[in-house]
Amino acid sequence: MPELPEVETTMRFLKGRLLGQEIADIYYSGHSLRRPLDLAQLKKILCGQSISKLQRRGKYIILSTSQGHALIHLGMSGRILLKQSAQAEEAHTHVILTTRKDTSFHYIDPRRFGLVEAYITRDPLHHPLLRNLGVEPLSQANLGDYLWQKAQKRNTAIKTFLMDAKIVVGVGNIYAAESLFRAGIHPLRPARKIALRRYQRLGEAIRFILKRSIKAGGTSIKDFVSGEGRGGYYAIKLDVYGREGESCHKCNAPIKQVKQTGRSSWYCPRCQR
DNA sequence: CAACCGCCCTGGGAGC
DNA sequence: TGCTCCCAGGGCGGTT
Repeated sequence: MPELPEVETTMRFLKGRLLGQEIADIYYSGHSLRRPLDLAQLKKILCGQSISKLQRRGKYIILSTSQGHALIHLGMSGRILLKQSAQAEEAHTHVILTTRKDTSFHYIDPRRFGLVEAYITRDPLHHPLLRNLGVEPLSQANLGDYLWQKAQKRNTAIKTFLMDAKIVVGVGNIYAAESLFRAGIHPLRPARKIALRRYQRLGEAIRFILKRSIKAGGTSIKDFVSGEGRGGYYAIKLDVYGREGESCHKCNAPIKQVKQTGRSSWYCPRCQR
């Protein structure tokens, strides 16, 4: 599933290709995504307008025109491909934005957990789904200090805490597991029972993991967006995620799997405390 | 407010 | 081979 590095990689690619382009027409499959899509509203905001800004907030991509904004989320299984054809060529193509040139933006999402939604606000970050989001891990200086401070009243497990988008965005199941391994912290440990120094190590681990994945995604960005390649976490070696029973890359102990609020977590019982 | 649960959805893999 | 069942998971809305 697309995590922050994949969304960042996609956004950078789109920026290079769509900024300043005028949207001519929009196709919509008619299937509800996370919520129903208001095609008339989307056309009103985008058609006949040129894309004046592209940005990312958490795992959301925001396209702006002089008329308003379009919020895009890739959900679990979403992809954005730029194609020459304005026809839906792949199964589960739900939205196509056609430009005046021979570039069409294809939004493809088999599981339809994603979102495409037009809205009008003065500041694009004021959308209700965006305005209560936590910090950007790559922009926040002293991420560890911030996390420690937010954790003081939280009894919940650190893994669950890290995945709370009201605290910090862009840390999904894979990167939460990988960051905790790198920081040597057990995923079940209560958030408030971790010392500041360990949070500082965790903050650096999160930033390292995300940056490395963006870099890996960037090296294969062309392939990733054309849908043939594998960017982000596909391109890097995972230490714990999905590795139950396999041996730890640091100490050779078998990796364990546990369920936390319905989600799987993987960790090394010897390296993580 | 904190914590958790159920739900949205389809593809892929396991088991029979 | 084909069927059924379960799992993957972000994020939201509702409940305790």
